[in-house]
Amino acid sequence: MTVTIYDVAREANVSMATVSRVVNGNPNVKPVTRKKVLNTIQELGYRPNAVARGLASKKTTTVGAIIPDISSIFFAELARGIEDIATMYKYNIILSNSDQNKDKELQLINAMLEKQVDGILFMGGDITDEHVNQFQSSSVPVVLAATYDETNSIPSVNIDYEAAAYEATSFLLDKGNKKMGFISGVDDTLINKEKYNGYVRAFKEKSLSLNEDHILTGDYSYDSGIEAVNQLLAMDDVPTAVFVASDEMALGVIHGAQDKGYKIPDDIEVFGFDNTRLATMVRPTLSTIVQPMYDIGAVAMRLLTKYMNKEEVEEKKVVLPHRIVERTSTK
Amino acid sequence: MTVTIYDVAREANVSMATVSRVVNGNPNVKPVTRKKVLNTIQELGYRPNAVARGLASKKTTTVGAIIPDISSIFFAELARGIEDIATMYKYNIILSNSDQNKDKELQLINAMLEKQVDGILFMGGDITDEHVNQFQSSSVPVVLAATYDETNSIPSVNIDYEAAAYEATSFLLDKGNKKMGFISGVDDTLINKEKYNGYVRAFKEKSLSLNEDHILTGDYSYDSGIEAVNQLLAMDDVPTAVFVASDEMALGVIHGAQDKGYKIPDDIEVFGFDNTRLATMVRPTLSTIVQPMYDIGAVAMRLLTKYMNKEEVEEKKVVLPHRIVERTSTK
DNA sequence: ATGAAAGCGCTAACAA
DNA sequence: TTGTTAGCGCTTTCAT
Repeated sequence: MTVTIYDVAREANVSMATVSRVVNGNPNVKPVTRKKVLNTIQELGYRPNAVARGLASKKTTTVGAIIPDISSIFFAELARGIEDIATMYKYNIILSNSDQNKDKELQLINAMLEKQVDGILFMGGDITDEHVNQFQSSSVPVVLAATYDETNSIPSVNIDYEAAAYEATSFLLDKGNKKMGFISGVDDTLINKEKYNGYVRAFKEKSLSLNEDHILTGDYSYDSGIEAVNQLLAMDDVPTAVFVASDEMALGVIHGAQDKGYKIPDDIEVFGFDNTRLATMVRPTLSTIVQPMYDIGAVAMRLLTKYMNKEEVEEKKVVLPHRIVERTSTK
Repeated sequence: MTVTIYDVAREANVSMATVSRVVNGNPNVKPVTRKKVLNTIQELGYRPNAVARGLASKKTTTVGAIIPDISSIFFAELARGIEDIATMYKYNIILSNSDQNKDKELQLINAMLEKQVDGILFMGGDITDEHVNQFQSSSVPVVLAATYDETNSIPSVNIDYEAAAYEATSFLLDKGNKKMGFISGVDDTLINKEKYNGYVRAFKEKSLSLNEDHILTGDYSYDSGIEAVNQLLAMDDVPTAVFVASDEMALGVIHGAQDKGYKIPDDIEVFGFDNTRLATMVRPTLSTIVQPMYDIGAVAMRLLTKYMNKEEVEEKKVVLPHRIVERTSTK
């Protein structure tokens, strides 16, 4: 029923090896033969079976991507970068959501390995020894995107979160804000710790004292931003500036404050992180750290292709540049 | 090097058939044998090769998903619904972006067919004959999600766009708005035409005359919303209410109007479409049509599993309910 | 430039 | 309950 390479060979009076050659663009085929084969491929409507090819060649030209949540604006943008470069290099992506759940992550890695992916792109919280073990239980290359690996044993693409947080905090401090708040993300991830470190360093270097009470935790969501700012506003000494670990939470902070009658940035300056599309979809528009999500995904995928081709890789830990974009949520 | 089913069989002193049975949970295995096999699987670190299995069984337990743009909030949410149900039924998803480009779509369908996916989930603009042909060039089931198929030849999951637009328009009209605007999406897609039809019908049923000049077109983006509202505001008779074909554009409309000093909803009422998370991430919050994106994805995937299992399907064209949610962008 | 043939690792009859 | 065997559709030496 389905037409195979063998059918084509028979119809074209050549061997299946020859058909395979023309399908794969092998130059060792006489032009006339090639044409003949191409014709009967057309006639029969032959479509190569990638599964059979994968079994024979031990290459599937598909890579696995493990992502916390594709419906998050941040990761969706990252995924787009991955996908575009993957397409460029003729790879397909098997995409799965992990919700940053470690067991799920481990299980997904295994499932992708079973499917014989040629490589894995991993986005998540932290990389534990178990992750590393799981990765090494097969020899396919792995690249981390926007994900921290404390041991530095796995190639990765990130920005310098500590420096970014430091700069954002300094920016706010330099404007004369004495009382500052920080809405951090879920606090047990390394990336979040880096942001915290940067925040602290800015105070330290300016010999300013930092109020730990003004450091709150959210889950990166809009609602948690509203919640956090409400807590801040209920305090005796309301901060005049807030650095927020994600844009979406920052929107929550802005609206939460506005809903209580505070003026942004006059009463409170708000600074975000990521520069997702949300940053300009709010009034006042959000000053934030530009983290090139799309590029992180794209570079990570590109890096992975190099590993998959066994090319020489100059730097295994890529740190992409970040910068501050000043908009109207800060003075 | 890689351990195969054969290695396990040898080590466990059974045939590969038995190992296969154990791996696939076939009950016809003596518990003792099963245990023995399971043990040596553990010892050897055997991992089943899904590609080989796919070749032998002609099932890959992966489905292809063709989506216009994963970085769009709307589609990302849809994709999450698809993914969750796919996981539930042990399927993996090969995800690709089409940018609604027909050639790309056709090519992606082909690529997925080559990879022997067990089914295809398609999201896009319209379904042309070429699409249908391409789909039928293989016998794998296809389900459309949030995508219009004029011929109704392919199973699909949608809401009633015409009715939704009709209700939104009526809602605004019933409030006494005489001059209304409509910011539509790219106008050559069927879904968009449905929305237009609903808009028109609302006027007709109320015997109100509709001003075609107040119907503008955007590309669903925030910026195009700003642009469109600026055009509206430049007119002699500025409308007092605007129905916008997507939430993101609606945010643009709100901010564009606010930036020019208009009060929402006092001067202009704004009504969106989709009820993406954006709808509550703006001030005033957006009244909109609730389109259950996640559910559309989930239901579409569920439907696809039925077709893949050759189960009986009661309704091939699923129309999910929609509703209006009134927030503060309308009076 | 072309063909023959041996797998790739597994499933699924069919036997036993 | 277990084993034998013939493919699944292709790639890839190795000959010719």
